[in-house]
Amino acid sequence: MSSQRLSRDVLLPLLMEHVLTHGLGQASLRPLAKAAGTSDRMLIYHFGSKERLISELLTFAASVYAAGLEAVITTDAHPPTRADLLARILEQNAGPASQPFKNLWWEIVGGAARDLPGYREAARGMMHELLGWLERNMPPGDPDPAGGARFLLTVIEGTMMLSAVGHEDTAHAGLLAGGLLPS
Amino acid sequence: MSSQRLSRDVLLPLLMEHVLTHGLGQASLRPLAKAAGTSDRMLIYHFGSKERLISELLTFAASVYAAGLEAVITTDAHPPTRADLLARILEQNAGPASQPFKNLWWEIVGGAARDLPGYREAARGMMHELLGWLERNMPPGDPDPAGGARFLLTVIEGTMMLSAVGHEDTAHAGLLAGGLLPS
DNA sequence: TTCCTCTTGTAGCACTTGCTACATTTCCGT
DNA sequence: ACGGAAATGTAGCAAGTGCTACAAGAGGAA
Repeated sequence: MSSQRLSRDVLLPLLMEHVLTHGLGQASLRPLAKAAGTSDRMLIYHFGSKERLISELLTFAASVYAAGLEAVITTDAHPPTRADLLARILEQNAGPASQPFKNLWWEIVGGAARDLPGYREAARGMMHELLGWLERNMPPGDPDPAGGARFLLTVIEGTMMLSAVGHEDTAHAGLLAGGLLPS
Repeated sequence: MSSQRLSRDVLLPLLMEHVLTHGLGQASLRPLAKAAGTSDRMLIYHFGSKERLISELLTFAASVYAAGLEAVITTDAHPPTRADLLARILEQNAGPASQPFKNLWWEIVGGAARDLPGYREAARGMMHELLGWLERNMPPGDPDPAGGARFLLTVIEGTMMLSAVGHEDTAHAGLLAGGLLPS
């Protein structure tokens, strides 16, 4: 049991790296195994089935995402206004470093929409985490941190989606028109 | 050429119906052919390759989407405020009728993010169409129809995404806190 | 040592994938 | 009716899919 858990903990990061670059939908056992330095035989042995592998991979991805947010919390100073906070988040998400994770994210959303096993839980978890982070990092003295965080989250995700399909300028213009970005 | 075009026009709706219910990622030639009443052999004959089939299917889906929006334009009366318009759109999108199309939409977004051939064009086109529809249907006398439409689009898509992962309540609370929904 | 469980390698099975070779039918212009 | 092109059926190929049967090494407990 303990060595099984150990093996999985070793495998999951390698598997996730492969999934981040090659996509979740196209991931099949043999390429995954190769990326993790094992065989398909071993993946089935450790995870039971591909479905459970994917499911565990998603919860692992969610935990990595949460950890990344926590890391940001401790290092950043709080932006003084909602607009500054929003601008900062969008700027960070637009960077190339977060591209692979965003690609994975859309596959997770798609899986959640179709209710594939494990997808909705992972997606819900990540959004819950991000919402919590937002709420904790709202500008000091914000009149409605809870509502404001939810509002920002909605706007952020809309911007992400529009950016994914090449409409970042549309989203930007919308946020400006809504008075949500610093001029 | 003309009979080829005819065949394609007959096939595409049947193919799209199959894709709407079964998903785009899992769509392989033989099930697609079965749904359209032909053989994989014929699909390759008419479309050249699976990649081109998917590409044509996406532009077809985009045109269907556009036509659907146009139909709504002529039948609806204009809501008096932005909040009413937003509420009406969200209500319509939350209905079960638009569920299959939304499922397909997330796959398109994922494909666009990964830059698969044809995906980004289709996604861009549909968003362009929706944006145009919004702009044309902004409340009469709105001070900034162009910017307002872009703002609404961003908020709408964010709400769609959060709803897809089971966070519709979060989005709703956010819109209320942002003063974007009628009380 | 012996035994037992955990872990791993080798082959392979039944099936699906996109696509093609080849032959045949269908249909339209002459 | 005839000839050529378009359209379709049959069969199959090479590769890849998830997964399993079987055997064998590894490592610790007795």
